[in-house]
Amino acid sequence: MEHKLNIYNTLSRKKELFVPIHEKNVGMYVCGPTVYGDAHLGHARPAITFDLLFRYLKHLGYKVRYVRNITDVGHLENDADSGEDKIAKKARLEQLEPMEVVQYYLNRYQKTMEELNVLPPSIEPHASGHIIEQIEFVKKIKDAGFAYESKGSVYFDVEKYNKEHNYGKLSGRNIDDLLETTRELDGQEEKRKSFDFALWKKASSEHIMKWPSPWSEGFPGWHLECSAMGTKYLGEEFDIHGGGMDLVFPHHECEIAQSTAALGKETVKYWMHNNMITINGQKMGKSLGNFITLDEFFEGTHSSLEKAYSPMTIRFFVLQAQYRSTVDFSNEALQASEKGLQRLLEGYERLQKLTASASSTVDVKGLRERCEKAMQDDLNSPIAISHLFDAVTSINTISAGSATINEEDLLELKEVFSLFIEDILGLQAELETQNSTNDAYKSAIDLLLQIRQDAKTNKDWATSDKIRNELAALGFEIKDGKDNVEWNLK
RNA sequence: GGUUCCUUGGCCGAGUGGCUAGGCACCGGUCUGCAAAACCGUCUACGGCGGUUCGAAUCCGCCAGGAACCUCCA
Repeated sequence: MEHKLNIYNTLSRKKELFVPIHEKNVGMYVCGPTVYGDAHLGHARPAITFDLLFRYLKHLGYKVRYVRNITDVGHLENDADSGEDKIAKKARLEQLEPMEVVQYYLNRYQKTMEELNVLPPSIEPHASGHIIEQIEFVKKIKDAGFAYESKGSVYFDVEKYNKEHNYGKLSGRNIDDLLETTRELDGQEEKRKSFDFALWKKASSEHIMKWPSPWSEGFPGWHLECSAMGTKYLGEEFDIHGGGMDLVFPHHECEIAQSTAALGKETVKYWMHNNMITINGQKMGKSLGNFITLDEFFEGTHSSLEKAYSPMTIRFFVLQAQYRSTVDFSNEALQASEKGLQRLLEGYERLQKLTASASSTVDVKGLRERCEKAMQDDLNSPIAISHLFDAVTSINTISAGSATINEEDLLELKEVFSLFIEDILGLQAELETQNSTNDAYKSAIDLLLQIRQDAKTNKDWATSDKIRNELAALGFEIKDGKDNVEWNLK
């Protein structure tokens, strides 16, 4: 596979050339959502970032198995009185079966992802469907001597692990600091050290979601699902593990410890983390209560929103920043993205209508290469987009008649645009329903515009302006070109 | 308190030693019957103070401000 894709590896803290373990296949695991609420803007970041990677790897010719889990069990809540998990708590509040809550929010999540044009992963495994695998994983860690049982629960022995391996290698922490900074948690007294983490928790009698195990009737620990499902579907060694930066510690650090303890080797080659989306400079998050759900963006129904923003605007907004930078939400920034996206997509549309000339006065050569280079530099989508904008200017110039393009260049430009805008960046014009009603409606508008054109020819400005203004009032945008008219419904 | 990171023009956002992206907004011009759209142009920044260097937004130090993680979190 001939390419120079470099990705930033959190493990080494530098960009590394991507060399897959197997020549033609890539295994990629990304931490998915905990389905106990609607997805917010923050959830769009990893989904879009790793969708971009998924698409780009496929473009490079790899066969990619992309696993994104659904967390539907096992995440303890710190403020819950008895270590109740989030799904169970939500279920009790809404008088629903836990699985009903999961299904409800999962359906909504998947619909939202589809709207954002995020490709479905190859496998979306549920934590609750892999309890057996998780129990087996605990057994392996225990057999290797890195876990101990205490009152029906099983904990990971961090101190022992750290003697043979490096606990903290991903997050840059050291075990002594952790001793001083780890907070009080439920069941602390059962653990040997405060930084030990649960692999299996014994459930209290009122706990709803629990399963039998050799140690107790209980539920798997915080970090186990990803280790168990990742290795089940991608093997004991796989290429890429992604997620939000807020998962580096403890989640991913613990995953590394678990997998290394159980399997005796490094499981993941490249760790990738997207940065946070902020609102007023602070992380948008569930616990802070400062989140805006994606549906609220699409509908414009949140009080912080001046208007609705389409899924493609959100996608473009996310892609206009490199994934390792924070992105601050603001209406101003979103509106800038909205207009920028419009410019890009209109350029793409105009490109389809261009006619070739004998020679080119625009420079098309190198565009593909520049875009590829940007993507290969740790998925620098903002740079790739900036190159496409440069090309849009050329397209508009040709469209206005003050530049020309030859057959060969036109073909190349069309190919590059289709490849980057649609296949790689996953941007697409808002879906137009293709049916006879739609065709008839379009013809009717064209007819009106033809009448307006005739009026203009006769210098009947009253009639031509009336048509333009009335259409504008209905939400149509009319753009006069040199010898054609474009229109769209806003 | 510990660890890590950030600070770019009106706004967003790239850029890791010289060639100073891109988008949005603003202003001026071209085009247009007038607009809109499009095109051209203007404005041209790197938190502060030192240092390294022929040369720093880019490297080093200090200071200021902010963030993430240390608890579930994308």
